This record gives sequence, C-alpha cells and structure tokens, in this order.
Amino acid sequence: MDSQVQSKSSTLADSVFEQIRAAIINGELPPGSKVNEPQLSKQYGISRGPLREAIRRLEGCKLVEVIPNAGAKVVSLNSEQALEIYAIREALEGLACRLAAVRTTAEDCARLRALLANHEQQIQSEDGRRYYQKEGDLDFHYLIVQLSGNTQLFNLLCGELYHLLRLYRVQTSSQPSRPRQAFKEHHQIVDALESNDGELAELLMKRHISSARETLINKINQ
Amino acid sequence: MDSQVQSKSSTLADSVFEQIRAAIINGELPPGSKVNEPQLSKQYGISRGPLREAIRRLEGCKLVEVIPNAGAKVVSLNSEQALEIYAIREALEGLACRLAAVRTTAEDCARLRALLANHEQQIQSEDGRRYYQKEGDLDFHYLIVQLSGNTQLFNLLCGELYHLLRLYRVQTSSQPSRPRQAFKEHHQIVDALESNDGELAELLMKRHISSARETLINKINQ
DNA sequence: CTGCTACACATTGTCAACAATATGATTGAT
DNA sequence: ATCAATCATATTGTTGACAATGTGTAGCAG
Repeated sequence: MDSQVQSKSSTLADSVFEQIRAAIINGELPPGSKVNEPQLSKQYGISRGPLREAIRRLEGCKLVEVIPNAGAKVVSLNSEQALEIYAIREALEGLACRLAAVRTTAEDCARLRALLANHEQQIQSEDGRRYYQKEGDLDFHYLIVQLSGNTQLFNLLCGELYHLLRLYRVQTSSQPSRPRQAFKEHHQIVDALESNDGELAELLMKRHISSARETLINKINQ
Repeated sequence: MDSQVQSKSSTLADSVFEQIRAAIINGELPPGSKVNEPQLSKQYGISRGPLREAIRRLEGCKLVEVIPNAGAKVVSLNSEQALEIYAIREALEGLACRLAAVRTTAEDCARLRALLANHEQQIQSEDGRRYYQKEGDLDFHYLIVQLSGNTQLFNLLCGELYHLLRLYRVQTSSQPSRPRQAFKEHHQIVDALESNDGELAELLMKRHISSARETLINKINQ
C-alpha cells in the first residue's frame, strides 16, 4: 500500500518485474507466500495487465510458480533442492576458475585481493560472524565468474542459481558459518589464479564449495 | 493464420507459451525474427493479453528478447555463445554422469543399451548421416541426466540449455557429424555407468562433449 | 537528387470491464 | 454436532478499447 516510486525502466512490466524480484530475493515476499494480484497492483500503482506480465516473467525465471486458476506463489526450496544446486555450483564454479586462470591479469588479482582485504576487515570488526554471507562472499564468487569470460556461465550462475540459493537462505535464516576457513580458501584460490594454474584453481574452488555444502548438510541433520 | 487447435493446457497463456516455444525450437520462428503480437494473436485465435504473458514467460526463459516499445524477437546465438554453452554442458553432463554412476541399475543400463541399439539401426539405414542429431543423440543425454537424480540439473540442462543449443543448430542448419565415433563413445560411457565407475563416466562424457565442441570449432573456422 | 519535416499507419503499452473459477461461510438435514 | 449443499465473495482469466510510441512515406526546401 506504499505506492513505490516508478523506477527508471521504460515499461511498467519491466519495472515491476525488477521490484518484485528484489522483494523475493531479500525476503520481503517470503518463499511459499501467495502473489496476490489485486493487492500488488494497488501497491505498485499499476493495473493487473503489466503486473501479470511481470509475474509470467518471474515464472520463466523459476522464481514463482503459477497454478492455473489459483494464482502464483513464490517458490520454496527444500534442503534437497538446495543441495542439488550446490552440486551444480561446484561443477560450474570449478569451470569458472579454470577458465579464469588463463585470463587473469595482475590487475584482476589486485581487485580480488582488495575484495578479500575488505572482507577481512569486516571479519575483524564483526568477530567473523557475517563473513561468507550476503554480499561479502558473493562479491568474490561473482567476480571470478566474471573473469572467466564466459558470458553464458555468468548469466546462469549470477542471474539464476545465486538467486535461488539466496531464496533458500532467506527461507532458513541460515547465517553461513565458518568464515575464517572460507577466507583462507579464498586466498588460496586467488593464489592459484595468480599463477595461472587453472587445474589447481578449479580443484580448490570445487573443494571450497563442497565444504560449504558439507556445512549445510550438517546444519540440516542437526 | 491456421488457427491451431487449443491444446490441453488450462490457460491460454500457458497453451500459447508451449506452442510458441515449440515453434521457436523447431525453427518455425527462426532466430532473430520479430514476434508480431497482432499477427500471432490472430494465428492462435486469442487476444493480446495472454499472448503477451506467454511472450514475457519466454523472455524469462531467455528464448526471446523484449525491447521496450519495439517488441520481441527470437534470440539469436552466435558461434561464440554456442561454444560457451558447450563448455557449460561439458561440466554439467560430466557431473550428471558421475552422479548417475552410483545409482544406475541393471534396468537403467538396459534402457540405455536399447536406445543405442535403436540408434545404431538408424545409422545403418541412413548411412550414418542423421545420427547424433535431432532426437537420436539427445535421447541418450536426456536419459543420463535423468538418471543422475538431480532434478535441478535436469531442469537446467533439458529445460534450458538444450533448447538454446537446438536454436543454434536450427540457425546454422548444422547436421552434427561424426556419428560412428559418437556412437562408440556412447557405448564406453554406458560401460562405465554399468560398472558404477563415476570418475571414468565423468571423464568420458566430458571428453565426448569436448570432441563435439572441437567439431563445431572446425566447422566454424572452415 | 539529398535531406528534412510532417503526417499517417502499424505496433506496443496500459487500462478497466466482464466472464470464469476457486474460496469460504452460512444454512439445513441427518 | 457433523457433514453436505448453496450461495456470496474474492481472485484469476480474458477481452476490447484507448493511449503512447515507433516506423515508414510523401512532400517540400535546398
């Protein structure tokens, strides 16, 4: 009911698509919740036409499920599905590292190190609780995928899979742990990239994600 | 203008989404072609509302690009993008093989062998020209991804990436070659699955796709 | 002939109304 | 009191109309 301001996008459907997606990703629209057309159209100050287009686009992105004659609801991942995505991430980010290693310049490494240094500061100041969470960890992974130079891979990982995983984190309110260990692994990966050792970088990244996956499994079983 | 029959789907938007997607994949709507709303709405006998919803969903699936105030057009892949997808396929189908190897039953292997036997017949009868094309090759890869048991992986590969690659094949009218070699590689992969050797199956599948990728590169450079 | 402007047309974007379907509550019978 | 049927209500599905934008053509000045 707050009638948000119309963002820069040219069509209402595009604008609302982005706003709803943001609302889903940051937990404002929690997983499993129903997407009510009359309510949202009032909230965003548009009619149902463009709103439905936005919902259909979200359906294409697999962020909502549309059931005929019953409306749309935000997708909800169970732990099994989250683990499946981790397996995919392991393969794809391993690939990203291998590709990135042969293209990484000194400047790129400097950027990666700067990111890590920045993160380390946050670890110090917040006693390590928040690292490997929200932006902190993702920035690092984003940048490496970008360095791979494979645009399709970037779109897939950063445009789809990460969104889904964030959804799961929101859902379980899981604050990823083991910051110091992750931090060390990140540095090892940059080392491998710096020496253009693609195989090693791939191995380390796979192991890094596999560890995160193990942590998740433990959290589930407990 | 043929006013096709309404398929089983419950809403018009869903039905038309599937029909247009099929039209895109089989080349009826060629890559780069404009998606004209008045024309299509007449053709399918519906109004522009549901049609636009279908288009937006296709946009979410990355099968069409929508430019504000200028309409939608079918995406067009260049060879570089196709190669990028091959790299992704290599990683993901390698993963699929590794996962499938630990779950493959004797019955599953029988199904795979039956597929291959069927394909071999087609090789004989058509002198090997059509194998590793259209359905032939894809059936095999589909089944293995399914056997992996990773639903997200199946959706990703069979619901998105394969569509995009078929788009590229339609675009370049490329009839994938090297049928006999591919056939032999397929059998080796089944052998590895049968002995539950995940590492070997992964390696063979990666090499198999890598070969196909090399073939594509040669075709591009020639 | 070239390039600009103005206009007419086609297409896209948005909306509000209507139809169809699901949801939930009330009523009545057992 | 429990269950079923019925009806009122809310939500979804679809449509046609209107507004806004883009496109191409005709005509005109230079």
